[in-house]
Amino acid sequence: MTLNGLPHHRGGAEELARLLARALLAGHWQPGDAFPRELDLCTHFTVSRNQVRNALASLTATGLIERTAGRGTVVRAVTDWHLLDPLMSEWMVGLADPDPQLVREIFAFRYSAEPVVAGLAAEAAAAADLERLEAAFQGMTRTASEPAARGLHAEYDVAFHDAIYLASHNLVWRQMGHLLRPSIIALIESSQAHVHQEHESLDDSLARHGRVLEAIRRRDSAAAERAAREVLRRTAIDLGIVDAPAIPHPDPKESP
Amino acid sequence: MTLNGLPHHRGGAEELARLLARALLAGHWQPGDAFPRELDLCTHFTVSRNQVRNALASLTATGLIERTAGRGTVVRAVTDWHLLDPLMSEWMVGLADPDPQLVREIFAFRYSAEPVVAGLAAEAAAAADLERLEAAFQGMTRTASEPAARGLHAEYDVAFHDAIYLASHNLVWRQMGHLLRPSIIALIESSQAHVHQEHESLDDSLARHGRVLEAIRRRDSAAAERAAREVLRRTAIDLGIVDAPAIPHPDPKESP
DNA sequence: GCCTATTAAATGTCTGACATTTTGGCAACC
DNA sequence: GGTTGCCAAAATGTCAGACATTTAATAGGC
Repeated sequence: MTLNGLPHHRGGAEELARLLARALLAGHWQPGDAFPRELDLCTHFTVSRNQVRNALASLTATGLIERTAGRGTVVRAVTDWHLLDPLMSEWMVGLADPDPQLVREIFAFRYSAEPVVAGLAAEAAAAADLERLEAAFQGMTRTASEPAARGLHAEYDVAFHDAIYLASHNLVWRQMGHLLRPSIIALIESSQAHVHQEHESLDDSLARHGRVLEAIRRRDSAAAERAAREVLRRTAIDLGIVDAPAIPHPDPKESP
Repeated sequence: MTLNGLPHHRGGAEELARLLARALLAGHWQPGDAFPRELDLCTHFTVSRNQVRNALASLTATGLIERTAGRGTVVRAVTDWHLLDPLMSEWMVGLADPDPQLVREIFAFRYSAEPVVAGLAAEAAAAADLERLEAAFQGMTRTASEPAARGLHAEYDVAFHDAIYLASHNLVWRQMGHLLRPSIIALIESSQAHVHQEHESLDDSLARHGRVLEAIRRRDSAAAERAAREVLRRTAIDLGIVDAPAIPHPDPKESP
């Protein structure tokens, strides 16, 4: 691919990096393809070589491209991407059409991880964590009835999941919560768009969130784990990806 | 802290970054402290400002420091570190005396995550994955009897855990496996040092690894989960951190 | 006493030249 | 003819110096 399709920008290496990264994430180049040379980028975007080099350094750090002196810049395969790099999640927010396979992979990860985190939260949650969870849940409840407050509802939803990761009181899981934030937002918005949000689906989702909160408050680790799994299963249903191969079947223990 | 204690280096911004990062990881500065200025670093290490800026850019990307024009560079708190950044794990290998609290946090994470991954592996493992696991396990078995092959034994041990993450067939968990590699190595070596590796402990550890492999081969997800938890519990015992508050009690379902 | 202009000090940016690495071609040699 | 060696082109990497911008402290005027 050439640079012809890419929009211009206001300035700053960060924004240039974001621009190029999103083009790469959208699959505009194939793995192994040659990436434009520094000077071409300079002329196309009318920025200094400095800015270009800084931007490309970010792309290199996240494993999106590989640069070697004399040979040039080539784009790397998905398996080489550093999906857990904060820059990467930043670049993913509001991505128009992310690779559906990638979305499934990330959701499958969440599906396996978040129940465990909810279990940890049930064991480690302090008063402040419970307050945060409660506030988010009450916000979701308040905004559930009014269709006008859909955006606000989504925010409370994200806050709820974030609060679960925070309540685990583990440094690594907290990081993970941060990183998953964009994916969670995207999934919520996407599920809001797919299903037409009849009361049925929304009430069900709300109830499932409530059972997670309840279990954590009771400090019932196993119940929190099950309840969190149920929340994600609801999301999977709304997205219509519940049968995707990347997602393990819901609960093997219930049907041996 | 000043720069007086830091050793010199052969050259290259990467190595400079590694040097400074390890000093930061070892806690030579307190959060909020001022970090040396660019020009001071230039004179002390006799490198160009370019190299220094590149090195500091890496430290900024991993959340170790924060830089603002005019104000200077300050070191950030542990909670701001990007523990899941590949650079970070690279810098952690062979760290002399890592913060014990940090070690506990990472181990607690592994303790909650790895059983789930083993469960996924039981569901998703292909022939090649089983071969990898088998090869690693047989290597561990072969090298278990000879005390001279301790280093080799550790390598096979790491390969075994790596193979579990690979067998999950999930992009994110695979990344995680890569990132945890240094921590796993450190833990294995540390546990080898702590306990004097009587036959008893080693045989027990080997047997527990074997049960994981067995369960994955049987495609028994629940059993793999339990077995992986047992492996980690053995490690925790050998390290003497089994009673640390950051580690959840082994299996809440067994004592409700 | 408060507000403002100045200054100093730090990081950020630009530019041009040069260094290094890789690749490919061309020519000489066996 | 095939191999080797060398040179040139093209790409990224590095350097040095000047300059811009931001921030905080400080001195001065009212």
